[in-house]
Amino acid sequence: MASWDDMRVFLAVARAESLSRAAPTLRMDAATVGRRIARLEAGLGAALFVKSPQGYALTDLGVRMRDHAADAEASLTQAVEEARGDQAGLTGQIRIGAPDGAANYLLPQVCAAIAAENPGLEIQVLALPRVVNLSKREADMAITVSPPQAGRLTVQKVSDYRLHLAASKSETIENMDDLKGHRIVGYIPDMIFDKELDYLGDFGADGVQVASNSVAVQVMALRSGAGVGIMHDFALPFAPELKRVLVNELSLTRSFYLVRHVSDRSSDRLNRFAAALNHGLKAEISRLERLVA
Amino acid sequence: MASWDDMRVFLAVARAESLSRAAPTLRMDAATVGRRIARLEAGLGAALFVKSPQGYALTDLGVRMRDHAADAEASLTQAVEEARGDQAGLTGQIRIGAPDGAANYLLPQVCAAIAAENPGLEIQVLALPRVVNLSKREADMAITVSPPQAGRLTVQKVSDYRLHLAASKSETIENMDDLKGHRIVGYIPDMIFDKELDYLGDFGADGVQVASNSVAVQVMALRSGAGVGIMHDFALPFAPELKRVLVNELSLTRSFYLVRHVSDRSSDRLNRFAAALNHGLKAEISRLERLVA
DNA sequence: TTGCTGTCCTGCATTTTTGCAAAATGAATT
DNA sequence: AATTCATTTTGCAAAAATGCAGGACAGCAA
Repeated sequence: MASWDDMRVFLAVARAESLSRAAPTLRMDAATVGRRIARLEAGLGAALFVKSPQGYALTDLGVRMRDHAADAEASLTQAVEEARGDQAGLTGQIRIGAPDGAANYLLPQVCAAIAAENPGLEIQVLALPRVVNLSKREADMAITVSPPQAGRLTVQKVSDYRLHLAASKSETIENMDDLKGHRIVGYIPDMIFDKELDYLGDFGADGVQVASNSVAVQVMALRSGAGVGIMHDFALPFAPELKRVLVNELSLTRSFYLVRHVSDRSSDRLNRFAAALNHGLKAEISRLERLVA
Repeated sequence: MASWDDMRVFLAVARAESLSRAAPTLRMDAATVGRRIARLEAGLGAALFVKSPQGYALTDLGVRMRDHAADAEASLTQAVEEARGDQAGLTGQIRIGAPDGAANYLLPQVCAAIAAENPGLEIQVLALPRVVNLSKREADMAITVSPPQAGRLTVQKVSDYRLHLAASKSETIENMDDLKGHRIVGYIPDMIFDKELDYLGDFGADGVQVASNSVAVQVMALRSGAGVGIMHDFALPFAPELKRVLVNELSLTRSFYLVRHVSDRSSDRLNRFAAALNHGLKAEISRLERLVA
């Protein structure tokens, strides 16, 4: 094996299925990436990708090689973590994917606290309107609203959280009938990526008048009096113009899960971060929900 | 992990315990190797080696990292073997360590036959007057005269072989007493690296008059009439001036073993080569021993 | 001590690799 | 059928890595 680095770029291209998308993760130019793949294939005497202006698609052989390359990556990561483990405190870069409710109203505070305790640590919060693809290493770990179905992933429950109807304080809604006179704010129906998020469907709301794929946008809509919508309790302290309504009539409970790669289970560094994140999230949800109660 | 290649040179240096000795195996200049280790350590912020004019010795951390790097190497090797497996026939480079008796009189023919059937294959025979260190990857596999004691190695018995006293045809030795008048040719006593090679000790020879650490040199000595010595039956067909003597009075049997890394057990390529080598050696020993009988 | 041998380290010319910008490609859409 | 779009590929100048040769240093032997 002449160049291990060529395998590193191979793995990135195999995951991105494109030179141009792999390039930024490698911090290289796409041209360089292409040349190195060409060199690797020449050395192997076999084709790893079928190339087209639509991207690089793995061949049969390429798929098999990708798995071995991923194994190598895991070993190498463990190697550098041996070194990291020697210094006190967490260092390096950790990227965490999350649905935007958590990304907006929970993670900033929690991550700030963790970062403050670990000066060498760089935390990246990836707010995504869809489920994060950990297998492709889009992130080191992810917060989800339902435990993942498949894949080589470990999952642990973080905490329950509660949702209620909320509206601007200037509105008066005291019974279910009052709802008729208000517009509904919620998710864009066909962009609900997890059935746990289909709050309104649960009690058969007719339609959504103001919709967004982003919880943060929904909050802003509510604050400006756009109507009434289902809102996370933990988000309310950030929106003083809002109040919960019909708390007794309608109350939902959901859960956050922390999802990780199985192959990361032996990473002391990620274990420590996950523990801190788990603890921090629990505490922050609890703190915020007490504020609105 | 910025550069996988730096880990490759790290692994080489860790094995060689010296920049200058690692350099040729990496096909790089020692200066480059040193610079890359320096870069790796700087990136990690930790020392992997204690440096001295006696070489590079691993630190505690370095040892742990070496094991992970070796794991990565195994995965990467498997990756390229996926590709190799796709072409028919064996390709690439295989290095096999052997004691010099086998290296001189068995392996050349056997390897030539295997190489003839696999045009892309490059076989290197490493004749060593000591036991090969497979853990340090001095060779991909090794022929030994006794099964290895420790280490993560797999061993399979190849074949028995026989040894008898031999001397130039011009000498007359017909009973044990005739031996007294002849010089003994054998191993240099303190350079016997395996007790199985201490043929003469078995029947209490006084001393060795003409000695070498190399079986080939011993054969040349016998051919030029230097005396009498224990010789592999399979070597005799290459020395027409020699004849076996006292065949009934003295006869030894030893065995060859084929030793490999356990982590190579899943390498189809090495498995195929090992099978061919095993079969070839068995056949060649049998053929040669029939010639002298 | 003095020389000798093996190592690692440093300065400079050369080679290799890289990034950028432009051109080519091929599928999907107007 | 022409165009648009996001790709990959190619040409060339700049940057980085490399090899070589000379130097420094520690251990060892005469």
